[in-house]
Amino acid sequence: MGGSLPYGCFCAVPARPGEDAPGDPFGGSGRMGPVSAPAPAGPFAALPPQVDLPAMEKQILQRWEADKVFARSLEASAGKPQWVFYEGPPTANGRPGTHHIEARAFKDVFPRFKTMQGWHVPRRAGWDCHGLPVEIAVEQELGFAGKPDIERYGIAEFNARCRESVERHVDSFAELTRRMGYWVDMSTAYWTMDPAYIESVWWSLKQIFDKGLLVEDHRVAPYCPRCGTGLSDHEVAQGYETLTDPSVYVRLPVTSGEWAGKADLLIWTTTPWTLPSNTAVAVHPDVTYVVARTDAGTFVVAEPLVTAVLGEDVEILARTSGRDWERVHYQRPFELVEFPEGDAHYVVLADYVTTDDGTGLVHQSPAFGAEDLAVCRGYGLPVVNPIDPTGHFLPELPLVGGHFFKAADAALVEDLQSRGVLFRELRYEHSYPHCWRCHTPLMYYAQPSWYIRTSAIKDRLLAENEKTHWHPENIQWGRYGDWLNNNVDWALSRDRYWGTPLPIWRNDADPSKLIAVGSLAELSELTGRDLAGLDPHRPFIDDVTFTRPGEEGTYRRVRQVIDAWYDSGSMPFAQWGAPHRNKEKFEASYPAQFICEAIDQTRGWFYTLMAVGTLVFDESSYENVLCLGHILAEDGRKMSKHLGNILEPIPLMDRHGADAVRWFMLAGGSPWSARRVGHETLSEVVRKVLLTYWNTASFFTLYADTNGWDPASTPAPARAERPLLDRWALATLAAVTEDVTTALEDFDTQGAGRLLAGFVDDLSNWYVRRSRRRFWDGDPAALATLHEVLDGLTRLMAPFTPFVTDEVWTRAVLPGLGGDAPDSVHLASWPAVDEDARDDELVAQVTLVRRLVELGRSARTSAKVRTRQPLARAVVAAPGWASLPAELIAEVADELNVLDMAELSGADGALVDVSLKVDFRAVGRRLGKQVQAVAKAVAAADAAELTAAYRAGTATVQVDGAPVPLEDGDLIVTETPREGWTVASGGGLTVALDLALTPELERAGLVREVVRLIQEARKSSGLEVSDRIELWWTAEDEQIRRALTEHESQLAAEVLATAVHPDSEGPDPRSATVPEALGGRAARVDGLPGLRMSIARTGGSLAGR
RNA sequence: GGGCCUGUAGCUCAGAUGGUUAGAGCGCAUCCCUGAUAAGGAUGAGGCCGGAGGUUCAAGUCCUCCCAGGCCCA
Repeated sequence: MGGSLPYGCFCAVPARPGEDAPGDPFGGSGRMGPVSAPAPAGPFAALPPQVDLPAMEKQILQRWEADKVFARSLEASAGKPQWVFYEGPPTANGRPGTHHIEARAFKDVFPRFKTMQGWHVPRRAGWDCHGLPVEIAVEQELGFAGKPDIERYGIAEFNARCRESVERHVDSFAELTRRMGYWVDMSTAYWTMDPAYIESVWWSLKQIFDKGLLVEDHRVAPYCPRCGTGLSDHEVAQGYETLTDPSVYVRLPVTSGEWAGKADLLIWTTTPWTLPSNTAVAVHPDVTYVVARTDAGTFVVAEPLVTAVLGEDVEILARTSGRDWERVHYQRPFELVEFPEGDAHYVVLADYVTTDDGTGLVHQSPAFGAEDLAVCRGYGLPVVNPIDPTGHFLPELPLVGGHFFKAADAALVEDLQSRGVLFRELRYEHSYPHCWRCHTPLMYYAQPSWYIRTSAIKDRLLAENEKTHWHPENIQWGRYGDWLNNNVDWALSRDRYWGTPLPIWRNDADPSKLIAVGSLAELSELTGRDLAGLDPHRPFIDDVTFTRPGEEGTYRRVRQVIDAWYDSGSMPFAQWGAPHRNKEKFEASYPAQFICEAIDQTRGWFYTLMAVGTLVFDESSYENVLCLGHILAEDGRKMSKHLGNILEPIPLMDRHGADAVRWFMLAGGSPWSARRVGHETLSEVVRKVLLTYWNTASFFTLYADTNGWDPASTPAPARAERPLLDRWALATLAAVTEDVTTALEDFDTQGAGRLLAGFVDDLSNWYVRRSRRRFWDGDPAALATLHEVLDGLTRLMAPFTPFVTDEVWTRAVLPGLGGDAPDSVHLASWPAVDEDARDDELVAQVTLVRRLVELGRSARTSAKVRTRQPLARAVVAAPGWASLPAELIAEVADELNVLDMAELSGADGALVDVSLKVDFRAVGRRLGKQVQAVAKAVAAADAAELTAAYRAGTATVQVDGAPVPLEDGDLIVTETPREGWTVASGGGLTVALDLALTPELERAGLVREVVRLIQEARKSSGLEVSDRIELWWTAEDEQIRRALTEHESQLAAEVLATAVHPDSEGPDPRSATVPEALGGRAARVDGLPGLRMSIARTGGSLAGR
């Protein structure tokens, strides 16, 4: 090669096709050099590098609908094994929020994944229609204050409004569902208000009734006075709010026995409104109580609480067990309420009394406490209730008549105070149950209710839970297991209107005679009328009565409707109308393989689904359950109107794209924990993942198009014959395919997302960047490799980001596949792991290469030598270097722009410092606690000597006077050159660069600088990548002149110059002299001192571009 | 009061089976690279990995207790 200089990658690149015989581009005549012929048209059209993702998504939505892609994906899998998914119906009340996208993204991604894997995954939407939330919304619309308003308005009309409200809200859910690309069949959606659905629910209730598990009972239960209905425990569970109540200590003078007139019982309560109905005071039989004298009086309190309640300054007058106080009478706190004839207001014994707080004496008001009721019943005490079902004190009461129960506290406390029976009042902050819908504080209130005896099947529920796969696992025996273990009977009935009517008819002559009805057909039989067309809702069903031959009395329906949670828990069979209809379909799809909701459903749908399934079929209805954390606003708080931090879902998707929002939900942070969603986070997803992926596809199509590449006519070399980088990309794809599949099988979208994002980054920023020149050249191996990788990657990403992947599929993948390939990625199969492509060694080697490149760049930075300046050589110390293929070593040299690479350990020992460190993992595993002594000995040893011995395999260190041999892998050797080099090392690797510059190297660097300037000018003046140019230059600096002259052919090749005109000013782009023939495009290029250049497009040389 | 979750850089979060220089992104500063990219890379500032004990040759990682926040329940 004579005196010519090597240039690293710069000149190592072969000339482009058509330019390997450049003729005489230096003639100064300006005549055009040869150019390549226009490429034949291939099947690919270039995708634009810029893309408006939300706009693209809308087009794709239209295409999916026009081409019926979802329906075809179901048809295509018909007859294959079923993977059953149950849609938990959203309550069709209120508009959907951004958090609804979360669960719906998960409900979409796994069915898509399983479908691609070859399962048949029917997906049927559902809407939860009944319940208090709907009633409340309608009440608000109508300006109602409570049940009397509804009764006046008419139940039929009211329920019609409820139905209309549900239909209205379903539309907005449907819109969200469509926009986010959640594939679920809404045309066959189940509605819990449909008569067929209700009949199924009835059927199941009849099964439960027949088993004796559906019973009426009078119990104290949480009750919302505003809504006028009892709440089930899982409803109460949703409504705790913190509030501050008065907490009062009240003195009740003893009126019988030894201490009559001499001491006061001291009680403590946070519900002063229950004091007017005080009926008794409970003490624990086995706790010691004392009579204690203080300045304020003489009191009876539990001994462990004396100091806490009365202070240090007390005199104990007596000490006795709680048992001894039984039936001692006292003066009740208020005389407001009439008590029936008979004994009351004395001390009773109860085991549930504790000495954790209060006084150890517990005020009893049986109408308002479940335990109070049980205890007082035991003594035959009356149940006195001065509060009406709307939560107000009866109007005729003095002092508090007509007051709302909680609002009466102040007046009652004041009255106690004025009479001197208030011992102490404190503000007490605690969480208190509120109505989860209207936020009214609940009362515990004695009322008749229908219950399902779930506590009777608790063991069965625990056993079913044992079989269930929970994600995350800790829910199973944590939050959910606790709930099951503390199971109480399901308070099923509601004294409301818009709900599934409880299908029980009672004989009005003998209330013990009950009939449960399982269908309209049964009801028709009982009444002798055809009721098949009856709307089973109230009030129509209430009018249906019947008599039975030989029985007195008429059967009338009990008035209650049921908890809407029971409706949704019945969906496995009720969605089919089973067993009255579609019995086989139901049986074929029970239980479900997969359900998913947010964590608030633990005691909601997750429970009711399992409970109904176990009650009716003795088997839970789901196998795998995903339990998601909540989505929070950017400020880390719940989104709420009140805080003004709401992100509306549709505008959010219209701004960033549904794919971005989906990706965030699936892979941004752990799905199990609460996550903050915001614009910043989403635009990062767009930039880092979606656009990088898109641009890789766009890059591919650009060169597939430019080169007219057609895999059918341009066979690529066999994979094993392709360049290492191609094989690396394919090997990485194979590994990623396997790992992503494993992650999704385990419902781990976060892990899968991390793998995919990492691969997208590797592909774009290593494979494509390193391979660009081969794409410019239309190398079939490179094009085929990238096409194959995009194919696999697009399939892997399709369940996550269904929009952009389908666009890439149809435009960058499909044109290169055979004729029978599906026209949507969502009809394609899940990729199999290409075992032949697997090459873990190569993957590890490329990882090493990239580490070395990083270190080399770091070394350049610290020496302030820019990358465009070629350097003579780099030396490397790295385990595994020796076995690195020359092709990969060339990669490092190219990236670092060095002409030569050598191994440091081969260098002269005098130039190198060595340091040694023990690999603790290796040595620790073998030698255990000796490892520290070995490390010390290694540090103390002469590093050079020990290294030599270590490399020879004979290294030994002395520990406690005994020799310990070191094995291969025990030490990490770090070598560092001493002088005249710039060095970077880390993780046992070292890269050193020779900084000595020769004039030749400097000139090579200058040329590269010039190339960059021209490329920038090409880009900024709007030239296409394949446009050819002419170049004019003048330079004052001798080095630059010489550099440009010396390297003219390389320069011309790099910038696609068909002609170079030294010492010539060229056309002035600002003047009118730029010939039309040059396409009107010309640009000045300024940069290096004293160098002036102009470029202009070579006229008429290329068709089209 | 009980159960569960969380606590790692200014912010958002990674950190299998314990292994000795704790990482990434965003933001900031200074550079570099760029024929696809809204990208990419390097360097710097920024960490008693919530705290205290313990187990271990070795703890961000395992155990116990405590603190703070969140959720769920009494």
